[in-house]
Amino acid sequence: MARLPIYHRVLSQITERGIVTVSSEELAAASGVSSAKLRKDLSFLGSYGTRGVGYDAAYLLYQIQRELGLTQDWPVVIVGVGNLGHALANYGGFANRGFRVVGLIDADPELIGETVTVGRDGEILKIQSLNDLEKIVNEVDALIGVIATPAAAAQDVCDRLVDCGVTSILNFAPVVLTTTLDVHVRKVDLATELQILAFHEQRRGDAHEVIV
Amino acid sequence: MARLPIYHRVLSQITERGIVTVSSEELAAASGVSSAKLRKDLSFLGSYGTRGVGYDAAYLLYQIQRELGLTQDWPVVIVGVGNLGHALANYGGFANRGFRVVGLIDADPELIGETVTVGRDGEILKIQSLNDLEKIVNEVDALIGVIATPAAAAQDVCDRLVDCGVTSILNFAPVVLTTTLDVHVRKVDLATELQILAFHEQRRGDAHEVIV
DNA sequence: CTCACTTTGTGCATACGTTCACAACTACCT
DNA sequence: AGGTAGTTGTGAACGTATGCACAAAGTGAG
Repeated sequence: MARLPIYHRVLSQITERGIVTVSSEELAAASGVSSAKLRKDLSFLGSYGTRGVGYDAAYLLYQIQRELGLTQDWPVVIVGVGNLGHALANYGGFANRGFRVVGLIDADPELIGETVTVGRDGEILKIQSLNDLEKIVNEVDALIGVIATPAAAAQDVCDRLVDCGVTSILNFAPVVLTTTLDVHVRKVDLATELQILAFHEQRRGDAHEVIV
Repeated sequence: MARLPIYHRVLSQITERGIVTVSSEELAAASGVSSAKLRKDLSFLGSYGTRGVGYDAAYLLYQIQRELGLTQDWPVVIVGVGNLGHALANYGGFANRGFRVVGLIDADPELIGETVTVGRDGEILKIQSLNDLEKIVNEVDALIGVIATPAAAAQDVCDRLVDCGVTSILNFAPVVLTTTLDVHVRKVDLATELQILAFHEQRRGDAHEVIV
C-alpha cells in the first residue's frame, strides 16, 4: 500500500513524543485518512493491535519498518546534480529512513569533482562523471536510482542504469520512460502536479460563474 | 483525471514534430497507458476524434489545455527558497504550461533580497520576507501556493496562505497539512516515493530467497 | 463476577477505475 | 456501389478500493 510511508512518518513523530499507545482514530486523524481505512491497511500486515486498547506505537512502527524494508540500508545513486539533484542530496529525510546517497553523477564537466554534503550529518560526496556511471553503480551495488536530469537525457540514463542492474527508478524528468516490466519506475512531475491544481481551480471558477 | 497532464505533454511533443493526426494506440503507447483507458479518458472531455481516422493532434491539444485551465496564466507563489525552492523557481516547464512564478518568500534574513532567475527566459525575482506574505499574495492575486519549507514551518505557512485566499496548495514538506475542505492540497513527498520503491525492492528480494 | 465502555478486525455492500468487446462510423480500393 | 480495413466511443463485465456496521475481545469499576 502507498499509505504505509505516511503511517510510518506519523508513528515516528508519535513515538518521539513518548506516546506509547495509539488508537486507530488518532492515528487516522494524524495521517489524514478514515479510521476504517487505516485499520484495514494495518490488518493487511497482521493483527498488531489489541482491542479495547489500541496499538503499541513502537511495536507497530517496527512492523511497518520491516514491511517497508527500512530495517536495511538502501544505497541510492542520483544522476543529474542540478538544483533538484542538490535538493535531493541535501534532503535530510533520507538518512534516517533507510536510504543512503552513495553516488552523485552528472554530465557537466564543470560540476565533476565538486563536493556536496549529503544528508544532515555532513557526509561529503564528490560529483562523478556520467562516463563512469556503470563503474560507480557496480561499485556501490545500488539497486535504486534517481533521475534528475533534463528530459532529453533521461531515457539514456535509465537504460544504462537498468543495464547495471538497477531495478527501481525514481524519475523527475518530464518524460515517460520505457523499460522492461521487471523494473519499477515511479515518476514525480512537478508541472503535472501544478496542472492538476489548476484543473481544480478552473472547475471551481466555472462553477462560480454559473452561480453568479 | 490525473492523466490529462501527461497526454498534454505528449501531444505537445507530437504537434511540435509536425504530426497532425494521431490514433489512440499511438498516443496511449507514448503516454504509457492502454488504448482503452486513453479513449475513455478523452471521451470524458467530449467526442473530439473521428472514427476510422484518429484524433486531430492540435485540436485535441487545445481541448485538453482548455479543460486543464492552461489557456490562462496562473500566478504562483513559492514559500521556502532552499534547494528545492530554487529548483522549482528555475524549472523551465512552468512558463509554457500556464504558470508564472510571481513570488519567492523565505524566512531566512540571509536570503531576503537575493535575486533568482525564474523560468528559462531569464526573468528576475527578488526573494521577499515571510513577514510580508499576506501583502505579497494579495498584490499578485495568487490562488496557487507552493510550500517548500522545512516541516516545522509548513502548517503555519499553509494557514496564512489560506487566510489570504489561496485555494490550491502544493506541499513538499513531509507533514500532513490540515485545512478546510474547500482548499485543494496536493502532497509530493520525496522520502515516501523512495520508500515505495524500497518496498517493492524488498518484496522482490523476499520472493528471490524463497526460490533460492 | 458482571456490566458498561472502548477499540480492533472483518464480512458485506457500495463505488470507482480498468479492461474487454463490439457497434458505429470513416476512408479507400476495385 | 460494394466491400474491406481501420479507428472511435461506449455498454457490460470485472476487479479493486472504500465505507459501514457489528461481532469479538479487552479494560476497569463496583
